[in-house]
Formats: sequence, structure tokens, C-alpha cells
Amino acid sequence: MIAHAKNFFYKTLREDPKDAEAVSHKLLIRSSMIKQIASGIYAFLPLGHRVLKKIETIVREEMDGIGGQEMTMSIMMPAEMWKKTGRWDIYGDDMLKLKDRKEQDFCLGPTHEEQVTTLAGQVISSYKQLPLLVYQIQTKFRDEPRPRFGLIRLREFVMKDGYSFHDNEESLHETYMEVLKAYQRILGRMDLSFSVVAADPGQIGGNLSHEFIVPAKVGESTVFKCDKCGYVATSEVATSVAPALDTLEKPDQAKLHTPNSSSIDDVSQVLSLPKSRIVKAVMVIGDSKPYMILVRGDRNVDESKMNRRFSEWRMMTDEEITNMGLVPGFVGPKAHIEGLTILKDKSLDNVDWGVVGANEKDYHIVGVSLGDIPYDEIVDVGAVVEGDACPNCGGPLSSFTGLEVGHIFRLGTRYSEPLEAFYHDANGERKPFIMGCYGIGVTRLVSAIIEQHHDDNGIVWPWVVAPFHVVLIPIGTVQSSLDELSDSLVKAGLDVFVDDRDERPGVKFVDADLVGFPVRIVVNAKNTDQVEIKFRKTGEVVRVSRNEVVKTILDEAKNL
RNA sequence: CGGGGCGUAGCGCAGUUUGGUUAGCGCGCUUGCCUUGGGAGCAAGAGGUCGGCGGUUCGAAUCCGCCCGCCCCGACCA
Repeated sequence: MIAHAKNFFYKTLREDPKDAEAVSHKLLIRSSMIKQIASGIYAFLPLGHRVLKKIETIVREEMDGIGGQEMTMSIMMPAEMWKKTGRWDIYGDDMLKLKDRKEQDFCLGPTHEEQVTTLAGQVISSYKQLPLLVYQIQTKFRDEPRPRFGLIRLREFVMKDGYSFHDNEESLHETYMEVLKAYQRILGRMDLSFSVVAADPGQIGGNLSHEFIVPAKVGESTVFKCDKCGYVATSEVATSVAPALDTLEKPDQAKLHTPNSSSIDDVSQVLSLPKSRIVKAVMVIGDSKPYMILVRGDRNVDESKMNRRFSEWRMMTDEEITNMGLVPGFVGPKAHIEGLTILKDKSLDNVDWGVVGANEKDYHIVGVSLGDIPYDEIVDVGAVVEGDACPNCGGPLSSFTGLEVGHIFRLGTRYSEPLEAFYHDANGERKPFIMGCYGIGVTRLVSAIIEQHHDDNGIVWPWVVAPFHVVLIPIGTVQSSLDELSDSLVKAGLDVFVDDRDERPGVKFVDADLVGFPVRIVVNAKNTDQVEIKFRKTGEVVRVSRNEVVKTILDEAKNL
């Protein structure tokens, strides 16, 4: 494939766009890969389009490699199937709903479990046809409240979503692991460093999931890991052992005056005690019932963990707290509060004594043995913090931020049951499919790759996803040798971009670096027998005779 | 949805506080000359509903009101 700059649909920018913050966003705009159409919605110009297609090809090859069957589902779909699974309401405003001319309800698919499950129910009728793995690479729409960072958080984006169907858990597990390995190969081929981490299935459902996280500054996911034993988990599911407190003699239990000290910080200061000695009491309404959640004072309740514990929850208002006979800001545990359930977070496990609210304005009680505090259940809803001990080996946990580029789930029968997607088993009984689902954010990968592969001058595309492998820059009149050279490169299967613009060499060099072609070839009229080859990644420059060019590049390609 | 910022030529910005010629600058674009190994130079040009609507005024990019869009932090989020 060959393209010529003179009539190529692109225009590089000298200055950073003012609306861009992330490096990948700035470079995508400046190199003219994408143009914004609306918030979270972009057009892919030819350069960006070519990158996207190359990423898709890698994904497709690896999915086909484990027996995945590619298909294309519809983007727009009727409300009915979403109402059956309950997600017509659960998904909320993130799902773009619309009506057709007959006033029928439709939505633009934010994901495709409903559709693929419906289809499977219609097409698959026997256990003999299982297991089955299908996938598509297709545009999704989610009306995100806050799109950001160019292609990182979009409203309209391309995703590879795959779904598997099984008649038993072992089969699901097998496919799940095969997809996991395929994902590792996909990201590895794109030269991304990444972590596979235990994660929160969120509203997709299921009991276990893994995220594929590419470490990046602009990452929205926080991951905790243990260097000692290899434990990794997102902040949403990470557990830890809170480090032990400094030994401190327990004072006699006493009610102390703590005027205007309703926050942990205030109490800690007034009593000259570490925040970890204070028992935080968080009052919530969970699934319509009141709960008091006790957490160690130096940490917070994690919302994702709460979302898994309760299907619906919110903080109590001050009025509701007062109505329970408690005092907002000075809430503490006490026995026998009608209808109240007390949950004790495990972060309090190794606290021997502490401070609790006195349930009286401006008073706290010190010297309370944790053993004396009443509770109904021990729970894990506390947010992990860096420095906590690894739940497996006790080693210290550290954290990093990254981009979630893939997520795989075991769904079980979450969708097949409500959609009545059944097969017949060996005994002739109708059973719902056991399902898995597997996503990769294709558009997000474009950004992830740039976040990991760039320098001060621009993008440094890995060979396999570069929009073009080679940029050819002529200096002076070299038409015949240029044609000959580009011919041989194209015949060797390379994608060649000829910068034949009527520009000075400096302009072309700067653009070549910005756009990020892995290889730059300069042909100078002063000496057409030899050409200069420069590798973007290493900056290495070699001069070779024209007939050695293809070989030189192909030899080096595996390192690019 | 809460907080903050921005909206003037394709891009980046000045002008708005204190209303007043024909709304400027850099880059980019067009034409010519010149130049050709890291964003050259000279000359002549083209390009604007000043985000939108309404109001105040002799007069509005500038003051007032309403609305829209975009970005950042948070909430939210496979």
C-alpha cells in the first residue's frame, strides 16, 4: 500500500490543541489522526483509521485463533429484550434511548448481551452445538456523563465484544482461560505492558472477572499489587490487612468533651490520637434498611464494594440519623437500636481499643475495647490504601494507575434465564446457557499505545499498528529512484507514505517524527545510490545502497 | 449533577476591566520571487453571523438576562 502526502487527507498541527490534556490526545489531534465531532465523539481520518484497522486485525486474528466466530450485531435495537433483563431501567441515562417513527422504543447498544443471548436462544437448540464463542468488532454508544482524554473515555467507541455459551461451568472456565491467554497475546503483540487483575464485574454481572490494565498516567483505574507474591487487584475488589497500630496503653473508658469535632480529623487533633484509633461510623440506607458501618478512622468506605454488598444504597441524611436517636457527627455504636444493623469493617480487626462517638453532641468516648463494641457482621467494604499488607503473603501493597483496555466476565445464567435462551441437554431437558463475555476497547487501545509509546517529538508507533511502516522523504529531484524504491517496498508488503509535498526537508522531518512512522527513508538527489534509513524508536541512522533497503528494514522490523 | 475555566479567521491567541474609526497578531492558506538535511526569507493577497437569542444605548466583541457548546476537578462509569 502506498500513499502520497500531496493529496492525502491530513493536516498536522504545530501547536497543541487547547482542549487536550492527555499526551495521547494532543498527539492524536496534532498528527491529524482524529478530529472531534462532539464531546466524546470523534471522526477517524485516514491515518487514525489505518491504526484502528491494524489493531482490529490483530484482535481478529487472535480471536479466530481460539475458535471465535466473527459476526455483526445491530447497533440499534428494540427495548423489549432490555426490559426482559431489567437493564432498560438499570442502565439509566448511559444508554441512549430513542423512538422510531412509529413511536417504538429503541436504544443504541452500549453492549450486546441482550442481543447475542436472544440470538443464541433462537439458533442453538442442543448441547451438541456447545461450547460456542462468537464475537464482533463494532461501534458502541454510551452516553457517558463525562467523556475525557481524547479516545480514552468516549461516548461513541469501537469495542471487540465476545460471548461464549456453555452447558457446564468447566467448559466456561476453559474458554475463559483461552480468551484470557488470547488477550495476553493481543496486548503483547502491540508491545503494551499490562497487568491482568482481579476485578469487579460491575453491572454486567457474574461472580468473577479480570481486567487488563495498561499502566498509564491518565489511567482511571487504580490497581494494588504485591511485588512479593504477585497479588494484583483493582481498588474496587482489592482486600488487604490494615497495618497494626502503634502500641498505646488503653486509657480508662471515659466520655470526653470534643466541641465542634465532628470529623475524624478534628477528633484526632483534639484528643491527640492517630486517626486510626478513631472508629468511623458511616450511616447508610442499604436496600431500604438502616445500617451503621464501622470503619477504621484512617480509611474510607469503597463505593464499589458497597455496590456489591447492596443492590441499592445511599448515605443517610442528618435528619434520618437524628430520627434514629443518634447525633450526626457524634455517632457511635451502641446496642439495641431498633431496626439498625451494625456492620464492622475488617480494617478494625487489629485495633485493640479506640474512640467512638458518644451519641451526644460534642462528646466522644475514649478507651473503648473493640471487643466490647456490638456488631452484627464483619464485612469488607473499606478502601485499601497503599502500604496495607497483602492479603496473601503479608507483603506491602503498592498501587499504580492504568487504563482498562480489556475485561472478561463469567456471566453464568444472568442473561439466558430472563431472555429464556435455552438448549436441550442430553436428557432432553431445557436449560439456560451458561455464558461468558469478553470485551476489548479497540479505540481505547489506540490511546493506550500512544501513552506508552511516544517521546517529546511525537508518536513512536510499534511496527504492527503503525499507519504506514515507512515514510519516504525525497530531497531534490529524485523521481525515478524514488519510484523504484517505493515499488520495491510495496512489493515487500510494506505500507509506504511518500512525503512528496513541496516543503523544505525540516518540515517533513518534524512531521515524520510527529506522526510516528517506524522507519524514515531519505533519498537525496546528491547521492541517489545510497539512501539514509532512520529508525524512529532508537534514532539509529544507517546508510545503505538502494538494493539493500528492503532487507535492512525487514531485518530490523521485529525490533520495532 | 456540583465546582472551576473557556467560546473572537482552519489552529493558537490579544482586544472585554473603563462601550466609540474599517476587530487585530502569530501559524496555516493563495500568488510571485528566492531557498532546499530539522517547522527559512521577501512581497502581494484571501479568509470573521466576535457561540446563539433577547435587552440597555445615539453606538455593543465589550454592559445586562436567558440559552447552547467545549475543557478540567469531582460525582458517575464493563
